[in-house]
Amino acid sequence: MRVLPLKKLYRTLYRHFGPQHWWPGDTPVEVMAGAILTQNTSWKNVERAIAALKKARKLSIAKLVETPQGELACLIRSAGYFNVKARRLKAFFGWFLSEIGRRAFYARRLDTAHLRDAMLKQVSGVGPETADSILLYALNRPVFVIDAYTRRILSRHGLPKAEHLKYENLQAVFESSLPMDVALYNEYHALFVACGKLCGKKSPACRACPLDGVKITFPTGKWRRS
DNA sequence: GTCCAGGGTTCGT
DNA sequence: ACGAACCATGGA
Repeated sequence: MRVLPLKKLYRTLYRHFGPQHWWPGDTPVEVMAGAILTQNTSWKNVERAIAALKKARKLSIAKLVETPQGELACLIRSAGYFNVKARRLKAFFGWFLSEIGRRAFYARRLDTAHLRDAMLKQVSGVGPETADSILLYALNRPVFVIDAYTRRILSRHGLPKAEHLKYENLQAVFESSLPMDVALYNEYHALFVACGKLCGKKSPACRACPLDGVKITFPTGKWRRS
């Protein structure tokens, strides 16, 4: 049984899976839209929805804001929850337009914690994971993204409580153990997803994956509070 | 037919 | 503060 801290866990995953080249998307707008569309949905289904938006020339901030919800819903049908997600796309880009402007580039002026806070409080349909995915992968901010795969992998390799821990507390485990590095956070989360896809939900332990027989160690103390 | 996928909100307890 | 129902398509 190998025992690894988070830093070495990263190297193990990277050696096995190689660079993941996330986020799959050509522009910041595509990444932000993809972050909303992929909520509880396979990426394969999201790709079709994005292709449909591109073909209809709706994949821009202005178009996403002005196009009627029903029309967007029709285009993103393949991504599931299409009525909900059409509303969320309009809500998010409406907020983005008024808060930041027409270019994602202008977001550089704003503080990361402020952006995250504003998104969570003002945009219905953007929760912690979606907000952090947007911050990290579209706006290049050093925030560590936690998702269901991350929780599942941690819960099977040394942190059984991971499935129930509050999002921000689990996030603090990583951010307090690793250097604050956008490229590192980018790759690390993508590697968790690559690994999580292999393991599956039901299988009690990872076999045929690089974490078979691996126990992860975590920093003790501060992050455990509340 | 059942389960799952790169979540979030709302409404009971 | 926590759990369950809800949203909905497409692949395994």
